Amino acid sequence: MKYWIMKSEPSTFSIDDLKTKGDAFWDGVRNYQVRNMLQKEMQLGDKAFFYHSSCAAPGIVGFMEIISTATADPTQFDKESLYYDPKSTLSTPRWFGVNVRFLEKYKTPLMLSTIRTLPQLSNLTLLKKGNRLSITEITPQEAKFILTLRFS
DNA sequence: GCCAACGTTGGC
DNA sequence: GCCAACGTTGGC
Repeated sequence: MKYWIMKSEPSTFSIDDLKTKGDAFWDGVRNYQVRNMLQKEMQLGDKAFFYHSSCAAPGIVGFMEIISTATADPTQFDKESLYYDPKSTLSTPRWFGVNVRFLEKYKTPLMLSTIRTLPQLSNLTLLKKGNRLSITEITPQEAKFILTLRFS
């Protein structure tokens, strides 16, 4: 089983949205590197931390489970969608997403500013300068360390 | 295939 | 709103 960090802007889709829905299709991935990871490496039963980006207090706010392998992202075909891609066709979709299930919302987020201070997490791709990936893999050790922290 | 111009991400 | 850093586009 692999562990991931998945970013979302809370103004678009937040941990509270996921908590309310219970599960959701993770749409809007429009980066080839991330798409390839979704398709080739993400598996049923993987776990992921939900990260709020581009907001007042960026950080890890919850935990979720991957409950499907990658399928075509329907928003690429939807002209009304912000994620519409005219180069996608139904027979050869370019973009994919997975379904995720809410597991937990932390009472206190693990803020980016805190993550930066923790030596156990100093190798996260998330922290690397210039990182543009909205989904990154983290090691089981890093994941377990995060899970041992008390978010309260 | 090169690369300039442009667009996007995301922290601050 | 600023800006660094990166990805994408498209002319040549």
